[in-house]
Amino acid sequence: MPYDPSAFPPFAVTVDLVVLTVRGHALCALVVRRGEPPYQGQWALPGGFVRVDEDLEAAAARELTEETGLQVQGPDDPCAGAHLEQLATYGDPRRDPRMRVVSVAYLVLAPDLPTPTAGGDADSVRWAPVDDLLAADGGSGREEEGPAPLAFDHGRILADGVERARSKIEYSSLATAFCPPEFTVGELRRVYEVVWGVVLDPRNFHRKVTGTPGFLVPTGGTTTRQGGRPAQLFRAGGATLLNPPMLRPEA
Amino acid sequence: MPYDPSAFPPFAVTVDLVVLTVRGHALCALVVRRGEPPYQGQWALPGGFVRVDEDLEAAAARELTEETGLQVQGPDDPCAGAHLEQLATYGDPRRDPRMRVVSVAYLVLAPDLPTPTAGGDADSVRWAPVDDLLAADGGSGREEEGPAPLAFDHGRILADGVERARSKIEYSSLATAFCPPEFTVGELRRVYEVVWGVVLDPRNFHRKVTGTPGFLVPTGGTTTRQGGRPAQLFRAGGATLLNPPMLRPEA
DNA sequence: TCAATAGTGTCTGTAAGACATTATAGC
DNA sequence: GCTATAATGTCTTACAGACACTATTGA
Repeated sequence: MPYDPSAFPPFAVTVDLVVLTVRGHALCALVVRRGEPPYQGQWALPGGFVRVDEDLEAAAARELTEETGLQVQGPDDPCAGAHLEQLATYGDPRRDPRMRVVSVAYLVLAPDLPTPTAGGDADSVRWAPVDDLLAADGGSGREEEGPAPLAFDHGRILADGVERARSKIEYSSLATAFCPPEFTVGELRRVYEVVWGVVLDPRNFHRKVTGTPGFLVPTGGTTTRQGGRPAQLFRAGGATLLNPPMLRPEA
Repeated sequence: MPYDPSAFPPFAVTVDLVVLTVRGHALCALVVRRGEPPYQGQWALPGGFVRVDEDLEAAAARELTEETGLQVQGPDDPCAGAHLEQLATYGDPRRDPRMRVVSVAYLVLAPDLPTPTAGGDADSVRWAPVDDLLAADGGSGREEEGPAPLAFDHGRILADGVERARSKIEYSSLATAFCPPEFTVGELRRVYEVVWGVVLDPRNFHRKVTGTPGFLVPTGGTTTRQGGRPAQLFRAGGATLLNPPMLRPEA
């Protein structure tokens, strides 16, 4: 059996990052402009090679910090930092024209942030609405003036990441990962509305999330940053699985 | 940037299979005995190297057929064959003592079958209850006469696969993948009971599954193979997502 | 006859969805 | 005053869970 290092084919292993955030009224993903062939000049997901003695998740966290300055959420402090989880692995032999590359994709959920700095190169990194990015991939037959699709198979990876996020906020408290450490019920509702692309009843939503044990913990403070009557501030509770779940309205 | 083939470290890429079935009153996984070091003589998940020009999923399907004779479910004929889906990827630098191996794990759900033949070697492959396999891993401090844990990090991979199966039959019709092409409501209920380790009310279960559109399609036939009154035979309907979902009773 | 499983019906509590009302800020 | 958002309450309907009952086989 082939355990001689020269007996098996050479693979390159990379990590790709689907970094999502809620900005304004759109779910946005972080994309970087490719500076070299192939797909030179096109947008792609951030990512890079896994190092020899590096765990896959450590590689993803390192690339995230290198390209965005974001820190990954530690086990001690669940308030600060971004959520990171493995998404899926993509290994089609022809996904990279140069060689055999197996890419482990990670999903990152982050609060809205100032524009990221890609190691000082501000022109080569941006937040883009996922609807725009996916329309370029899915739209059959190149409409006029449509945005260019993402490089490699990154359009599919992004679509998988968005679908994961959409379904996971149903039965887990992950939606709070899109919010700042302290947030209001209205801000959390806007996260659900933007990620799902629906409009939710504010009254039923409030009753539901405040009635789910362990989801939200009141901090005692209030804010008027949304205008109107001051709203209570909350932080994420310890619960990770929501019971009962938030149910996404069907189309 | 390092796209020179000699510039990145050499990785081996393998697939590992978590093959689950329901046998009698236990959820069982397929394990093979290792014939060589490391972990010689211990049980491990089936798997092997990905070939140079082979897609990851194709490698998983090939290993499945080679080690069990099982065919993967094709898109044309959803009745026969096993369900195959990607589970997760494991790449800790020290998970294999010989070299850096990144393993893409796949989850296979299969109906109960005659004992598999591992390329003719019947002594080196068997179905084992997952509770036994996981007790060996989780049980702290080596009890007397406890079964040996699985090789490598296969105990954790198996645990992840079992948890995926347990949660996925809640909101999808995947439980039918554990059943033969034609099955009764009672047989499907036993699948849920064994996978979840609970007892379900037969009357509520019957009302629920027959009332979920697209889940079950009556074939017109009946069977008395379970004893008692003849039961209607069904096959899996086209629905993949169950709405409303089956809810797992909480502990 | 009994024992087994299949299938249907009824009741109750919980919760989701629709919608009214009051509360508290800035203007 | 008006308008914005926050927060609580009421009503109806749907469904999960509990349990009673009938149906059809084999021993």
